[in-house]
Amino acid sequence: MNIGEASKASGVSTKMIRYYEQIKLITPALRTEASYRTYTDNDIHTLRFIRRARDLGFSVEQMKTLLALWRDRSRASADVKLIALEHIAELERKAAAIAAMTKTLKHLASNCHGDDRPDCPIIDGFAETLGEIDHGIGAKFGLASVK
Amino acid sequence: MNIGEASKASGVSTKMIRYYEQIKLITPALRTEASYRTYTDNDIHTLRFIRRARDLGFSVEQMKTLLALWRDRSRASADVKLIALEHIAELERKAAAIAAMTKTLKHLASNCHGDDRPDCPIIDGFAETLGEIDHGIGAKFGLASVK
DNA sequence: CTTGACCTTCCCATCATTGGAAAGATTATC
DNA sequence: GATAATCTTTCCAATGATGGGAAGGTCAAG
Repeated sequence: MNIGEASKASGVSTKMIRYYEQIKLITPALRTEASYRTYTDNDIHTLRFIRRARDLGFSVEQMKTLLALWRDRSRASADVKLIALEHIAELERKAAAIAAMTKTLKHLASNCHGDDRPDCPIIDGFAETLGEIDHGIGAKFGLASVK
Repeated sequence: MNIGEASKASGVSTKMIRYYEQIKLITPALRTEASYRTYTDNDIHTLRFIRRARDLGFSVEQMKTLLALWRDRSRASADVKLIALEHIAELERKAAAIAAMTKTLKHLASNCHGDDRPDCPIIDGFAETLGEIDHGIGAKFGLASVK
């Protein structure tokens, strides 16, 4: 299996497959005489695992750990669960930050008549020097990273 | 006012103030003879505006537009509201993606006893070739970008 | 006049991902 | 068998928003 087929079979782009190899998330693929990477069904299985973990928002670092745990048949399920729970906590943190932003914006938008007239509580809310906007959550939880 | 004071007064780091100047989000600051940037109260006002918008999750591109609308006293409030509503929609999209990830992970974790034994539904869920994990939302909504 | 706290510019790193260029390999078509 | 299309390879660069740090200039207090 060439890298293109492996990509289609796993849902991971060829670019990312090479990248994952480079950063040692996966072991280097075997090569043909012409240096083409070849993939076995087992490799595809690993790539799918990675794709699932990625879709659930795990970072490359976390995936490294998860892959190691996956391969280690004697590891304790508690080790896996811990990572999952930590990730859940992180997701909930981000969800809270997004919810706070949404709430503030909706509040501002609901008071904006949204017609031809220029006065607008939204932009006024941004500009006010008073502390009405609760951006504490965003700041505290590093919301800038929630792209 | 030097850049350090401006940073403290606005809550925007000196690094970011210089960056915002470089990418032309803000106009270049006046300079002293020794090339030190100086900031007026008006500049601080603008920086605070930026900080608020940033805390609400607006991108630099969106902030460029918002700043232009802020300065344009004759623009329609509808123009501002549209941007806000679009951003709200984007936030809700991300919230949905995060919620889907959280739900799946919680489901997997709840079935994992989390003790010394090796069998673990979480990691099995990642590895399964069947389609149990609903990563459709993550895929559809570009969840990889929700860092 | 020295010390420390500022400021300047410049370059690099992050994270996951995509894009492209240049060159070589393979496959399909004529 | 030649040619063209479609792979593949490596390498380099960009994204967005931010931080880190080096090397050197400036300023105020002691």
